Amino acid sequence: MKQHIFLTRRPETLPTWNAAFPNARLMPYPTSDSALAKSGEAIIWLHIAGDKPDPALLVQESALAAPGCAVVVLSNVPSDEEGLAVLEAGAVGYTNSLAVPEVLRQVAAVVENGGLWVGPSLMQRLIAGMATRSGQINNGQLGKLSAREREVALAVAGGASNKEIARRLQISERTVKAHLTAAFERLGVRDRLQLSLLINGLPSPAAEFQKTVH
Amino acid sequence: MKQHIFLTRRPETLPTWNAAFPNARLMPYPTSDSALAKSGEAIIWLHIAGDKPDPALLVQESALAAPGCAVVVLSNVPSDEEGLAVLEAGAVGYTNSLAVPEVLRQVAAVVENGGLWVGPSLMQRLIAGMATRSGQINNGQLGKLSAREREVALAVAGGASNKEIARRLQISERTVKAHLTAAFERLGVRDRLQLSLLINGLPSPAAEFQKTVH
DNA sequence: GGCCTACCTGCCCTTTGGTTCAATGGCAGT
DNA sequence: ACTGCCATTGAACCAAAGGGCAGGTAGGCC
Repeated sequence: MKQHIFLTRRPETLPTWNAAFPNARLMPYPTSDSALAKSGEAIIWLHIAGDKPDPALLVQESALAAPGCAVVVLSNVPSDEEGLAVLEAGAVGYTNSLAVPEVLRQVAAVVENGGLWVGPSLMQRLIAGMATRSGQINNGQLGKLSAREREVALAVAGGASNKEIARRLQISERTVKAHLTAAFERLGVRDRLQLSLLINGLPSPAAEFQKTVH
Repeated sequence: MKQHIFLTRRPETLPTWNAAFPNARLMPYPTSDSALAKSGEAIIWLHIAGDKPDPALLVQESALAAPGCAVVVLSNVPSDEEGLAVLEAGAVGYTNSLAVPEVLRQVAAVVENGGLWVGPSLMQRLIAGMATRSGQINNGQLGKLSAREREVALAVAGGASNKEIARRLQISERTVKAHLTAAFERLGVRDRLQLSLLINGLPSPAAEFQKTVH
């Protein structure tokens, strides 16, 4: 059972958090990085109220201050856009700050197992948006990769950086590079950009360019 | 605690299911609709082995036979495409049929709370695919760039390195970088990979649309 | 037991990519 | 003549990507 740290601007709010995790630590925000850094393995619950500071930035700062910790965002006014932003920034969970304790524990269990938690609403949108063009992904190529390599390769094909991938998969950046190097080798490409083109099934590399210079 | 009903063609398989839910009911598949109908509130675990019958259809049949019940799909050979298909068809969960009891209970808990469960791999793809598109629905795209910037951007979108572009356009590598920096700025992307995705029309449905009308 | 593969990571290095702070010259419009 | 945009480039710099070497775990197979 990991430790739970709630970062918030209003420490007095939301007794539901304590109901969910009696042994949770409540820290005012902003917090000194050092305080977070030595907290070890923990789940950071980042409470965002307004959009004054960019939520995505807050996530990245928190992740930076507490390396190895999963960051879950609690929003007062959840929206799909905000959820998308924080998840892209490396958060592994996004939910309503008023969620009942049961749901909070649920989220905690999921992220502890290396999962990602998003609400039903956002999830539906993700699925709907993806379904329309899922056929374009090149799977013959992906079959050549191991499970982990495939995960990394797909993230790269989506435009993610090594750091982001490491954060999402809870592995070191070095390991991401290792998987990528293996993927490049197996698929016969030289870098992440060509990997992206291959996976996304796009016209042969440099074809567009050739047209412009012929 | 809801009831758990496992639908499978091979009732003898997978003791892990019973380990996860000792009080589960195992029903051979296909099942008479009536038997399912009177089961009341339950979670239907639909075990699919091959792709002989369309998994998506099976989900819809099950959902029809047992109204109000959540349907979770267990696949012997999980793939992102299959997952996408069954989730679209109305399933609220998709995971490996060999998943350990802990994960199964995890899934059950999530769907009982009205959540949707997808595996990390598929989730990764959903996020990666969706994330980059948040921001630019306005695709003036290449039109926003100067002639030279467009040339360089297209070359990058095709997978070329700065050095290659410099050589083929007969300019210095430094100039290539200058054009690229300008292009990133104008298109609102952060690096060459995202530029590639944007230009190639992957990030946004709107981009696809623009391409088809012009 | 060895052997293989997948997976994970450290340290350290080179290469590439990207930016900052400049400068120069052409070319069009007012 | 002045202003603005564009193309071009250098030097220097920092960050990201990629890979070599070395090591660790864990599981499957013979």
